[in-house]
Amino acid sequence: MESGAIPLESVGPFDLQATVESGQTYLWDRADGNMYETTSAHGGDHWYETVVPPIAGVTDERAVVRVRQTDGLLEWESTTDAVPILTHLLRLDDDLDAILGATPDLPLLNRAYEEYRGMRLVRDPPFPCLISFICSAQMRVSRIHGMQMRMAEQFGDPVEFDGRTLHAFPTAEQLAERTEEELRDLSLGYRAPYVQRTAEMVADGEADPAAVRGMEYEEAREYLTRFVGVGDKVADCVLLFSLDFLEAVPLDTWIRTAIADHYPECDAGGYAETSRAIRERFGGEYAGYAQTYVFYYLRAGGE
DNA sequence: GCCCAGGAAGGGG
DNA sequence: CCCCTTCATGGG
Repeated sequence: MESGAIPLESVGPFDLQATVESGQTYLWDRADGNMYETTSAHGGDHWYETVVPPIAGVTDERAVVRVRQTDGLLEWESTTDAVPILTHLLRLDDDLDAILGATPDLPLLNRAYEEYRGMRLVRDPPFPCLISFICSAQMRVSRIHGMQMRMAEQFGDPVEFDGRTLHAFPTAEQLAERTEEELRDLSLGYRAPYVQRTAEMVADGEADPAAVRGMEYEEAREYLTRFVGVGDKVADCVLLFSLDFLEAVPLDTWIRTAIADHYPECDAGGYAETSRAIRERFGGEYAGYAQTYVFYYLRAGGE
């Protein structure tokens, strides 16, 4: 086992708990088993862990990463050097101060950014992210997380680390081999056939979420809707939380409420038109950052 | 019991 | 193209 610590003065503002428990990613687990339950200010001091698939240019091998935030440090334990992996997954390479500087001066955005200062977007691996958000339809955050954990435990490879057995998220091939019935047994409900058929599409090489790299934003969103269970909203989540389209603004129930209450002129009827309007209102290039702060802020009870 | 949760598919107009 | 209904499941 390797271990180390990343000094946060080299990273800028960072809040691990807000980043991992804000409903962007469902692939991390809290070692104390209390995911989404107890919250504390700035960082949280809890250990989080995940099994990372090989990522080109980041890690050649599958890795286990465990991380916690203490004052001024991001402490980690891993099967390998976790610095490039954490930098990739938690977007430590984003210049958050510059992003805030490019964000329009709107009261709602100011309150949300103030409340969760340091929260980053995540950069999830594409296939697990795609499956996670197919599962997110009409479902609470904690239950989406439970579904991903059960799929990993039941269908993913076991990985030994520090005397315990963790589980990698299943590959497309592993999920495609499962039946709709087996997925329903994990309480996926009507999402079970969506997950199964999308996994088949990826496993068969019929389509690949990573194929959108280099596409123009709306073209990329349109591409992702070919997957079963993926409409405009889920496509935007995958673009934002996995594929580096920071301008993507997923129009979920919370952001639609925010539009109705704060920016009614942005409600242009259809998804594409409303998306363009709120994207422009939130500053364009980093509009997805603003959306994610607003989502977490409103869901936690802010106004 | 009722209502809701980071929606999407399938049908009809 | 837009509008409507249906689709599981668990927690409040």
